[in-house]
Amino acid sequence: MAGRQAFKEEKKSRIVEAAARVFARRGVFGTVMSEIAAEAGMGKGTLYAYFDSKEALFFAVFEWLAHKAFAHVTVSVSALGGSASERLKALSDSLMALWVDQTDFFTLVMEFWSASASSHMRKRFKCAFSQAYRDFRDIVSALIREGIERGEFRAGLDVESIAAALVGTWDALLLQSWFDEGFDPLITARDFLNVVLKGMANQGQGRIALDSGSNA
Amino acid sequence: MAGRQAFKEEKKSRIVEAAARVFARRGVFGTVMSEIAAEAGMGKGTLYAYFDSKEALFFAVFEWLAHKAFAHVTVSVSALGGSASERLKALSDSLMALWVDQTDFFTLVMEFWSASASSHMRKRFKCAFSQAYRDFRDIVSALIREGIERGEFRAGLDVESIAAALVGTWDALLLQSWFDEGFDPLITARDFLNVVLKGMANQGQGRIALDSGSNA
Amino acid sequence: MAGRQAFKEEKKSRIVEAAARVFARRGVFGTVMSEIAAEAGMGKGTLYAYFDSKEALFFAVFEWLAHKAFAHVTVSVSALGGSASERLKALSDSLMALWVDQTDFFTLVMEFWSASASSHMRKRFKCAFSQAYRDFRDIVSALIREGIERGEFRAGLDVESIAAALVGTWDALLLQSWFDEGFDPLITARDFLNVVLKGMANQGQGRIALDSGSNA
Amino acid sequence: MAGRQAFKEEKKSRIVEAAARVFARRGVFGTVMSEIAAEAGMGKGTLYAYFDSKEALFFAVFEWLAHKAFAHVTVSVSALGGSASERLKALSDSLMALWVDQTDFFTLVMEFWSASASSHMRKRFKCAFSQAYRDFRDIVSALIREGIERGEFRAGLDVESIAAALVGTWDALLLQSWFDEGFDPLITARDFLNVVLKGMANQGQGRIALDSGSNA
DNA sequence: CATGAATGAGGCTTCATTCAT
DNA sequence: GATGAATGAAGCCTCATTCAT
Repeated sequence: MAGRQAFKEEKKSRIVEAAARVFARRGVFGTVMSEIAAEAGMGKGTLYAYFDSKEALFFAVFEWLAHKAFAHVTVSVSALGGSASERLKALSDSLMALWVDQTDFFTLVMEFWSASASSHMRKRFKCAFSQAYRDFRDIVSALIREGIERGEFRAGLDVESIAAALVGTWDALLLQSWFDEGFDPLITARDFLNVVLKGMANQGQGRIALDSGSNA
Repeated sequence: MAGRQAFKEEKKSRIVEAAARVFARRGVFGTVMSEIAAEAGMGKGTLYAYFDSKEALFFAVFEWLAHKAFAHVTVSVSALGGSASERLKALSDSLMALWVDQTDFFTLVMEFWSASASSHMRKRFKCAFSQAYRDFRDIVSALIREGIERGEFRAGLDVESIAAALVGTWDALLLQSWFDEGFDPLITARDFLNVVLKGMANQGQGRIALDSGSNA
Repeated sequence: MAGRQAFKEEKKSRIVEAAARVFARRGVFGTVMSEIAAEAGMGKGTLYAYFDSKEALFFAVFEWLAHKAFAHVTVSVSALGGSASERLKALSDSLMALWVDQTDFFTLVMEFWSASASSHMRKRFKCAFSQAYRDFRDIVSALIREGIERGEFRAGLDVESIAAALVGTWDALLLQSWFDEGFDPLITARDFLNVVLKGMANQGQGRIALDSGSNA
Repeated sequence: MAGRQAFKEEKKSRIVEAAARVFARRGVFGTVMSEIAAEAGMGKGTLYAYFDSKEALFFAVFEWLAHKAFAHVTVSVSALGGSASERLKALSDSLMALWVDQTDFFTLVMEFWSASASSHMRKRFKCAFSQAYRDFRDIVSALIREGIERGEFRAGLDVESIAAALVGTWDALLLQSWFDEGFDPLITARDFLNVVLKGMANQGQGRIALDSGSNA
């Protein structure tokens, strides 16, 4: 019984992952259900035993990817110790690395954005995205606040704004690297983060931390 | 003859602008040609006298919007004098203001992203986007370099990276504000830009410039 | 303009009549839209320019046939003079003749009955049928009442019941003749109507009329 | 072995009755096999151990209902004594009562009619219906002939026609009551039958019989 | 025997595109 | 040139039927 349930879940995952690949390479509207079925190694009809419609499957792919990405982020953040700055750098590197390996899947994100703009599921997507961004910003905010408490960063920073902008920057660098083969988002993100960290640094003590003991 | 030509161009514009409105509210795949025709106040068949296909029309909308946005940016930048910092701030404000007024059209941008990922015209879109981002980054790079030359910003900055990241930040803040009604991209952009400017500032003199004469 | 409108109506009729033939030979669910299109000599898509769906087209066929049948009845009744008995006989003959010529179309009636029982359009069909039967019964009731007033039929008859039963009998004889090739509904209806007329006859005077002066 | 056989028959009946309920509420084409299975309290696959196909099951339902109805009629007729007129009246009442109680099942009859017109099994249905009507007409014919022999009814009646018409009337009144909630088929049938009986009555003696001794 | 997961043929419907007027 | 009626390819989805367990 429990095995049966687990079996179904396993099959559902197989479908979602197959669908993710197809949606990524063809786009939502370019994808036909039969290709997903073929990719998943099953008959067209079987898909409908697990998902009500193409849209529902697409949304499931979204949730799956959002979950995966979020798990990646939380793991990255919690795994590393060190100063807030270092943890931000680590987060940045980890995020960029995640996606640079899977540029194919980044196209899915673009599909999701587009779906949030015009699909019938606009509301569901907007809502889910809104939540996802909020969660992500919260993680970054927490890191920044930690840095302020530790005295790494200046007090009086507009924490929320900075968090939102950083989160956005990561998105946007991946986007640019999607358009431009020669663009290296990982390095770009590092360079930029250094500037931002300097901008946030506590003048007196912060510079010491950042410049790693350069003055006396 | 010349009048005839102008007449055709004028009609083409009418079609493109009508199409932009419809694509924005329905998405590319949700849009049907007849609705564009109705919006443009003409018959469905007429569209095909001006554009070869739906995709061609969609691409024309893209070019039209890219052109409009680029024009806006160049005007903003050239119009304003002042320090590099101030011109960056002005550019930021002007960009945010442009899109905040036209959230509807921001959905078009998402459609374009999605098209660049999966449409049959992927190559054309990627190429055009790549160029558009490059152009935009160049403008920002130029401003930053100007700031370095003037001594406002530190020498040794990774100019290209910062430019790319800033351009991305603006995109990404608009994106977040699309998902989240309560999110104010204009203020967020300002707050964040201040941090970045501080991060770029020339240690000795830059602080003075930034803090605008608040010395103690 | 008016010509355009008339042209569309004419085309709609062509579709309805083609659909009637196909529905009659295949049944609603056995019918595929492409066969209707072929029968009407047009493309499948064209049907949808005139009717929203298969169901809508089916209902249009129903209305068309109901209208045709009702027109036939009213014409039959009004055309003939004579005693009420004679007019009832004429109506009976005329009805049977109408359908005997078009047994194929009688299968449509069975489809309609079935649709009224189980289709998604159950309500519409029941309502329309209910009205059609009421109208038809009213015509027959009026004839019977006329016969009573003229003294042909007894007073005190249950006019409504008789009308309903007669209407039903005609239906049912056609039904039986559908099942049974050797069954002659026209003769059967005549024979039976004679019995009913005798049953309704005014005892004193009616017998004279019916028996055409046989006793003194 | 015999027990095994009986067990199978019992299960078959369960399926047929479940199917009858589902066909009645959804129509043949609106019915899905899984709902029948659920209604019968068994798995979908099991149905196919007892019936070759959906159509075969539908036909089995038809036979079951035809058998049930015919049994009802024969019981009604044989159970009652009395004059032919009285037995006809009793038959009429009994039939109407049977169906009025089960309007749901009357929808099945409509499905059968429709199937006889257009199903792949058209021939089987027509044949079976033809036989069923013939059997039923024979019963009524026999009653009428009995009445003629007893002197209740006139000699020279078109017995077959009257039987066919009466059988049809009962069908048709149920049909009308299906369409029209306010319609009472039982009373209508009684009223009408009285007229028909009067029409069949032997002139001299018949009236006495019908008016049951009300002489003046 | 019983089951229900899997299948894929097939239908309704949409809509980009064409072309006669 | 402008129109919009006509077309038919193509896709989503359903469901009767099968078959491994």
